[in-house]
Amino acid sequence: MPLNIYDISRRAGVSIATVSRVLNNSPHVSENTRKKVMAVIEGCGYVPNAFARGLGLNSMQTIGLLCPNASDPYLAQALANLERSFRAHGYDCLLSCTDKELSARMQGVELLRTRHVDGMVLMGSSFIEAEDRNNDFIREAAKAVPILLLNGSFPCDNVYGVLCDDQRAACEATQLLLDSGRRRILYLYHSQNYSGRKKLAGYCDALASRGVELDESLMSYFGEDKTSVYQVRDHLLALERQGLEFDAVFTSEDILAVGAVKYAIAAGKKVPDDLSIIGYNNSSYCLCCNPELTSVDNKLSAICDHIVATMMGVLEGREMPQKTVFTGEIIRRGSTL
Amino acid sequence: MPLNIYDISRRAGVSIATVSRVLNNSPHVSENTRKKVMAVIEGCGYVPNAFARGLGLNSMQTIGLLCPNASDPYLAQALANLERSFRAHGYDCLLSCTDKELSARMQGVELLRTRHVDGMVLMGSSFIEAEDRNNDFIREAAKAVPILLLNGSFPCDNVYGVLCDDQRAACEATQLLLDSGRRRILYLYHSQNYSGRKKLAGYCDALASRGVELDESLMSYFGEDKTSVYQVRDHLLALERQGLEFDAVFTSEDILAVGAVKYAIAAGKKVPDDLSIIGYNNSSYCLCCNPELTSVDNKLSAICDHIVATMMGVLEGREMPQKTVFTGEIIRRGSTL
DNA sequence: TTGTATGCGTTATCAT
DNA sequence: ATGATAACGCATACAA
Repeated sequence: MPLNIYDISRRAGVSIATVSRVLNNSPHVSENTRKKVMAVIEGCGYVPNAFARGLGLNSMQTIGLLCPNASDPYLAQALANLERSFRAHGYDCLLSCTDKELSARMQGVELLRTRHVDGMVLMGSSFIEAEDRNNDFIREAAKAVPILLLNGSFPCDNVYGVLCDDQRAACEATQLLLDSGRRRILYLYHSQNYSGRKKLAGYCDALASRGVELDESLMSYFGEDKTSVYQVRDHLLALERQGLEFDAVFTSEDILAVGAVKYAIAAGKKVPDDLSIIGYNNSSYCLCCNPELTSVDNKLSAICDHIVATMMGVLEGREMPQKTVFTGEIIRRGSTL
Repeated sequence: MPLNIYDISRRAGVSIATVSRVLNNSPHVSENTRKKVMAVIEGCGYVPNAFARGLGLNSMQTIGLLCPNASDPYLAQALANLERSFRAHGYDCLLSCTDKELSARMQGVELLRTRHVDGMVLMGSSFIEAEDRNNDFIREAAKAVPILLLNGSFPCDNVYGVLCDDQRAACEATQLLLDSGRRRILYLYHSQNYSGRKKLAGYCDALASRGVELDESLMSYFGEDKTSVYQVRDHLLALERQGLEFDAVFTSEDILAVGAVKYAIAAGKKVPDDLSIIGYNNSSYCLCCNPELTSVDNKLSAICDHIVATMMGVLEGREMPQKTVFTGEIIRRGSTL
């Protein structure tokens, strides 16, 4: 039904090659015929067929976004940033909300590959696994298209990482707690992934830097799915009943910190007087609590901008840094002294 | 680099037509050759080229998702639900995070059309405007592909609305407040769109049903962008300073209700004793507040499921209902008596 | 500068 | 049941 390049060429009295040249603003076309062709094109609202174009160029200017858990406000924000920026560069985004399980992520990557996306963004540090053979599917995919890691790093050709120095930020956050006199700092995390391990290391660094002994019982792992604030609250209440003492909580995600606030309310503790709390991500959750959450801002929007810039650079054949690190910033609010 | 259908046909000793038939499991192929061809296909991991397929079929099995503000947890959740479900049906999702402005939405729809998506989902009620001529771009797009409205309704061929009865739900929420003795109920909203108007009507219905006089000064409009909890808090503080009295707040979005909680804290009022609060969407924000927010659950996941089912039905040529209405449910929590 | 002709990898329409 | 071949709509190498 819609017209094709032949229709335009006929109406403009030129060949389809000329129309194509005008469309791709080739320099090898006289100003006169360009005007003439453009007039016809705009006159009938002609738009080149994207499928045919894709077939010829083997590209539809599309970036695949792999997002485990788009309902997480942090990743949702990243999604919005990335999509907006890619679109501004003329690229569309194909979304794949994979589950966190390895098989689902592999499937997501594979599906995007069959769609011949020009590049992929793996969102969230959960993509890189500790078991190195589990990362083979990333190496494989990277042979075909550039892969950008949001909050991850991976030494592999055609894979580019853009991230925040979580270890340092986590260290500084923990030091903030230590320097305000806290000694029993609970570390709550729910993921054993790349950045999860970095944050844990930062926590340990801080303790070492202040000569505080590491207490394993203060490091509390939360399964991937147990992110409900209620579960965190109940978990902390259980720890309290078991006699575990703590005067601060540092979490790998804001939502876990929200749970800590819930716990404080349930346990009749004042925040921050009885319990200091620091979250991570500086998401919109921080403003919902009372008191509001001190949190680590890991520069999401800068990271997203840089991801898009890097992707564009790679696609244009320019040399790009394989790893870009931003520095986190602690946003102090009411949940700390 | 990857093999094509000719490679397969050669290796299997058949014609490309037969390979194509096997691929699209046509009944007109003997079990014997099917086995033979499948063996070759799986042996070398052949996958048909999506672009060529798209060109031939004029479809790449893609649904366009238009999402104003993906950073809103409610829409982000919808995004995740829709994508998962469409994918389960073999459709990929092209994302377009349009701005709220009309021109941006029009542009988003247009862009998706040039990509020849098989259908579009317009997320959020902000897509349907009161000015009817501003909806022409939807009518235009609907001529080409089916359009599903998430939380919207629009009497137009090939446009299908799936929504919650916001008017009724808002009425019931307001009645809940009235029946607990509140009389000065502030209604906070930040959008004049379809569902925004419905909620307002429900609010008015409730007042009428209980014989309470409508006070225009209690209906407080918030510009689209003024969704920060701080701004809501300050706005309410300002209203208080102006001498406006109110003992309850009902909002069109949870985030606005969070702002109301902030106000109560700032003003030294107890929730729900001095001030009852009800939000809308039953989003994750509800659990972050203290007390937790009573909110209207507008059945997002049911709506998403139904959107996908309807889209699939339309694409398969079945007759589908143009409008499907779910009933909201009030989830009572600590912010109301 | 412009036009001709071919390839891109499918699907679908004819024959056989 | 299977095979040859023509679309599908564009980009481009090559010719003019």
